[in-house]
Amino acid sequence: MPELPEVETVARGLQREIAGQKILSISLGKTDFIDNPDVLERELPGRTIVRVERYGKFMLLRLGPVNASAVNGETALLVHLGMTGALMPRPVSEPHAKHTHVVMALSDGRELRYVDPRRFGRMAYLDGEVLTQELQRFGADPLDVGLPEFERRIQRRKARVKALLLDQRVLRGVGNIYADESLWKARIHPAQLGARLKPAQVRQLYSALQKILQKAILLRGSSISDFVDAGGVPGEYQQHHRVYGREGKPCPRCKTPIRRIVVAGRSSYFCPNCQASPRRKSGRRKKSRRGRGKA
DNA sequence: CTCGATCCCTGGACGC
DNA sequence: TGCGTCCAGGGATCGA
Repeated sequence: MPELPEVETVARGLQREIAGQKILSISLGKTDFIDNPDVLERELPGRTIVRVERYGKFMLLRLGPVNASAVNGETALLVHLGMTGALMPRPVSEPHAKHTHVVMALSDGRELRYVDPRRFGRMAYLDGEVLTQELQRFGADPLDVGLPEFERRIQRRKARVKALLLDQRVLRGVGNIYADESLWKARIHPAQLGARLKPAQVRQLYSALQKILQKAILLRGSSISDFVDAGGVPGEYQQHHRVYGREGKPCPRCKTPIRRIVVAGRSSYFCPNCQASPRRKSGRRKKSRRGRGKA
């Protein structure tokens, strides 16, 4: 499940591997994850991939102009890997993997292939004002954002802090794994409301999030199911997960069994001891659960 | 503004 | 071995 560190890893690999390559041709399989497949077929052949960047969980393949005298603005191919997407250059001689939906022939003789079994990804060719507007939909990059802005985006919000971390309009790039790991490190319960966080907690969350993301990038991301980078190499950060996917296992800090609950519609792993449960409104405490067993 | 529900989609886990 | 069933999960969308 590619989040910021995994996408960063893939983007760096692609920058190294395919920057400067020209797209000679494109062929599409299933296209229901592509904004405008006909535009891709029309616009991409002949264009050069100038560089590859990460933007939140997107990769931006920045494209050169149609021709030397063209004055069209910035143009880019946006690629979101969704849950199971992979974008990597392969030799033509290698058979296409199952669920290969986009194949671009490159000028160095290889093919840039997009493979995505579940097709939760997204691909779009965007330019000019449309590109600008699309990018503006997203919040701050968690690695670049300063503490004051981070505080402003979290502190007086009524939503649960987990939902805020996952909301790409608040911060771009954080997903379920790194949200849970950061909340554990900062000792904050995922269901706590942003507005109820103490200033010190917001600072701890800010620091925890950046440290965890940076370390995860160094380790080339987390390989949970089958994530591999642009060269086919898995990441190693999954070996450093403290809570994610560890229901029932002891908290690395206090040995209390890790619990899993659903917050903001997502699995959330946390330590019920280290990450204090948000205080409920008075009048309805847990004692009213009498008789209602565990199933 | 925030929430939950629903859908998208396939492979993997599980039960028999 | 081969079914059927359940479920994960980022994001869009809709209704409350």
